[in-house]
Amino acid sequence: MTKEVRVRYAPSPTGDLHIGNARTALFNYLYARHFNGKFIIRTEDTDINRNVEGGEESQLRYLKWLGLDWDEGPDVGGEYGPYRQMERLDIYKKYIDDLLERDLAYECFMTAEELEAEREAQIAAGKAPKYSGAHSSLTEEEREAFRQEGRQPSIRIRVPKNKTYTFNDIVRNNISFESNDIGDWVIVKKDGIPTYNFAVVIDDYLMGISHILRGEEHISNTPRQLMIYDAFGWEAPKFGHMTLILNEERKKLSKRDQHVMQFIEQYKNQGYLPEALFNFITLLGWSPTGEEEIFNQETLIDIFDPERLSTSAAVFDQDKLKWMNGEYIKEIPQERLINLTLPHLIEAGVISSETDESERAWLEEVIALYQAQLDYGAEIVNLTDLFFKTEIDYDEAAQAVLEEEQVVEVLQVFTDNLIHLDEFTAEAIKNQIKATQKETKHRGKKLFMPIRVATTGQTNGPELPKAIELIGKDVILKRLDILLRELEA
RNA sequence: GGCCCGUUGGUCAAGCGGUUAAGACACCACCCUUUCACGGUGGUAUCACGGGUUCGAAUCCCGUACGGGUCACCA
Repeated sequence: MTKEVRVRYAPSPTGDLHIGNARTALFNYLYARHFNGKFIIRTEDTDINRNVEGGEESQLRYLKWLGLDWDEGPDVGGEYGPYRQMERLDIYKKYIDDLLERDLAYECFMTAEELEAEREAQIAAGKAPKYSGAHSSLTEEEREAFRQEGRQPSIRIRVPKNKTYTFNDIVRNNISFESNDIGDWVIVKKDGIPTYNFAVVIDDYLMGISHILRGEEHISNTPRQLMIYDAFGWEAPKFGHMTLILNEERKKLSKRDQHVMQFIEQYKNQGYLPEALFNFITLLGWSPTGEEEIFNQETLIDIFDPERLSTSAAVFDQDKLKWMNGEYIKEIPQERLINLTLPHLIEAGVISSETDESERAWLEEVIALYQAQLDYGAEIVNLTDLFFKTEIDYDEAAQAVLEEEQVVEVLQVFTDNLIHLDEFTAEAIKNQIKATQKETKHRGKKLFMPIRVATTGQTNGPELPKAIELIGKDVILKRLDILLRELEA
């Protein structure tokens, strides 16, 4: 029974691509590609109140940016279309009518208020809220009376009694639910649009979906969906429920959390690389066998093994993502580094969007100085701050260095050595540092730190002679002058 | 509250009856670099608790505690 592997990612166009959704998409993608199956995108837009303009387009754009591609979907079509649920309403209608005819589903005329009252009474009585079945056996006359009142029915499915629903989860093995714990639930809303739990089954079946990887929050939806498969005599696909991604408070990562960036777009805008994000997200709830952690997409597809999906929730560690992105940045060619960083300098207003050739060359050199330590593109703004102003501030560590006794002597000698320099190049500057060493007899930290701090304002930064060259003779001399005056005062 | 799922260092995690309980991030120290960064080496730190089963349990079973998910005419 080697059925074709067909998996899907089903975004609802209610907002931008979230980390959690991106992960779901990514694992389905890995699953499809690893097993040489098909990856399908289906838009689940049945909640017409929450859909947002451009939501689908945005979802797809960032999926693409992450490096995913799909075989079928709303934008590329396919033989199982349409791929938007709102375009499939007539398909669902057929199945709903069938259920109604077989009395497996029925119309419920209860209002939201009545339902709410029922629920509250149950909670007050210490019971779990569950639809009572009040309208489960209405006569045609009673139904007609409600219609006369102008009430719109929803349609509920009859949940079988005393039935245990068990499924073998890819991630967690056997999970089971008792049907008696579940009340007759709504498959078609008053507005005539099917609910998620119903439509998803029809679509997955019709689209030949073989495996469903989704978040753990869907575990309790599974028995409901199983009922639909049963009602039509269909074989259910294989489910796999992945762990949740948590915030620092160990709560499900919600879109409201302020302290963590939640959306793929935000990472893109901060100058993260898609392949780093792809790599990192893959390691969220899944782990490879060896000790290596940096993998390109091709390798991940190759080594992906659903057996290794983890069962416990993981806290989203932004620091580690930063580190991983830094690892990728170290490997990118100069041109890409520039493209990743330059826009941030422009946005910060430190450079203009039009630069002449020499300024451009200078910028590229400045940026290149930081490739080894840069974690993400936007970081370049703070890192290179000292290149874009004449006067600088000295941070706490810098102040401490300036209090050392040899500082004034070193800086004076160094200044004198620089003044007469015609060729202000890294090489020449290095020689003058050497000369300063000979003259003052200070070396190592005692020599370099005062110079570094005086010229850059920081105790750590890029390679010094080159940095001094790029800051430029005038600015350097000015900084030294101002500082020496202060120190002597 | 009912139902469901989970629990190895601060975080991600390997482990699937016998290990000195991998590795990574973060942190600290040292080395390299006449400074910095990169890199390298090392270090601190973990099996939630209680019972079983077993010669032997982080691994299997049962409780307890804790955490989370879900109980919508949202997906």
